[in-house]
Amino acid sequence: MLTSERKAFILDRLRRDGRIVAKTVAEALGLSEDTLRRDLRELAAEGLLLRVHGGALPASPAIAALPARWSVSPQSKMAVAAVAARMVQPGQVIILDGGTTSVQMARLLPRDLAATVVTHSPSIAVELAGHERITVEMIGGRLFRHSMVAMGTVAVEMIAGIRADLFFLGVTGVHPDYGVTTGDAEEAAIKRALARQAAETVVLASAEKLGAVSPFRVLPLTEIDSLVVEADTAPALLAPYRDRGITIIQAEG
Amino acid sequence: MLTSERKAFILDRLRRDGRIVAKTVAEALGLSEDTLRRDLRELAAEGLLLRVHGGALPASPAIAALPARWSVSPQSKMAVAAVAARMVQPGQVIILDGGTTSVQMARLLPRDLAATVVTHSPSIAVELAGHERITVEMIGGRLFRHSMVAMGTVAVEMIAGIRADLFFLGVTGVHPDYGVTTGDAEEAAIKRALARQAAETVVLASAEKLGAVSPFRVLPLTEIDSLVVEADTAPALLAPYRDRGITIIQAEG
DNA sequence: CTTGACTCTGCACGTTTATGCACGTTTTGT
DNA sequence: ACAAAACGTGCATAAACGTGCAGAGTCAAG
Repeated sequence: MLTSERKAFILDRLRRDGRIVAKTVAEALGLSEDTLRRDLRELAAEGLLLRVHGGALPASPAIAALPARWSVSPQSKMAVAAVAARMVQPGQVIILDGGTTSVQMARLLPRDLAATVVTHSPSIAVELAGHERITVEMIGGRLFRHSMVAMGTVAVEMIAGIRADLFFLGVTGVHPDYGVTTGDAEEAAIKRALARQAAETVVLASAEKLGAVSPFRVLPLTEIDSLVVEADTAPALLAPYRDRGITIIQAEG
Repeated sequence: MLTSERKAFILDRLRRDGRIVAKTVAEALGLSEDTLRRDLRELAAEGLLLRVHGGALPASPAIAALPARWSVSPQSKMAVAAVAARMVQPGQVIILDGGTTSVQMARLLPRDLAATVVTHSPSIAVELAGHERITVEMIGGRLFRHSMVAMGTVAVEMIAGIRADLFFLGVTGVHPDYGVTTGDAEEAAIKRALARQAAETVVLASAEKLGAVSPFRVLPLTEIDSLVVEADTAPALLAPYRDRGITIIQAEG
């Protein structure tokens, strides 16, 4: 049995039973408890479950719903998300876009932050359930499965009635000439609509996105105010954005 | 039972009963009172409950962590959810209410079912991410933390534009005279609004809800079409509903 | 085919955590 | 004031844990 198969099995079992007992599952799979514990530790590190003494419990379902893409570069996204989370001031109204980085960011918002979060991503809404002092405004509409966000006319209408201080935008490409881009036209339009309603737009740019271009443009760079990047991003990669007057916010090493 | 599960159980019980008697719970869980007292002490240290002589009381009126309720006993509500999930026909438009039973039901919908699900619960939306052939319509609005559903005027407006075949309603009380009830007035209103838009209303009634009454009425029994209950529900408990012409759907043992 | 780098797994070890019992103290109710 | 219940603490035991290490397997370069 492959390691990844095993991990899938663990997650599946966790969903079915609502819990994992390390010893039991190790027996069921004919493996040593050591290996299983290792798996649990790794899955927990990816945020896919909650490690507890004796086994594991479900993490928030929000994260589990976006499993595949997590493998990309968790630590990079985590660092970017952490910095972005610290940018939010008490009392502000912020818009959170969909995507794994944003979900992570929601999770990393200070526990006692009093603010309003507008989002079209149910994953983020679920993630914020634990933040007692955050008011969550959910934008409705038809759910776009790929990125788990509400879209369509209904969503756009609802967005039009909002004014926010900050918009944290997640994209798949950030390029000096082509601006920020994403893989779906409708999604690009929604992101654009969200950006229009915020005083400031902040792009969450984990490592692999810099210099990348996707089919549909969300915004030109002129519409971007800040760019959050990792600590070890090459200065040369950042220069073009800085030259265009975009504030670069870098996670410290 | 895992330690953290046990703590979740304690908090759940505390929320349900409004208090914890150390001795009683220790017996119920088959543990020494020492262990239980230790748990109570620790939970109190975390500020999750108020330790008093003989047991514990809620720390603040509204410590309601929905995720905690999950780990407690997924099995009990599972049966009701499973039966309800099988009621959905291909091509139908259904409305799913919030609550743990509904989330479980969403999860148990057939993998290959092609249907449309309307919901005001982000948890359910997230849960349905894996169901490729289900179209999810998310209802927006301000998130009501306790039960993780969108509420408010925006939600009501959006609901008004929907027509569905079935509405699966989750409540906290089902009573022959008082009808179906829940703990929050606004929530009751939203549920009522949802019921108005569906041709048929189905109540998900796990065991402990039958005969219970909560402060706010959602609907009188005359507005209810079906009632889904567990396999081992006493026939005497069901008779009043059957007499009123409500279809009883019982999970098989 | 061989070698070396790498990954995965299980084992051994010392450490941490959870639990129940014993005992003395505090609180409660009468 | 007194007895009973509830409590906290210290302690012993067992389970769960993390780490370092070694053997087996995989893969690519030589």
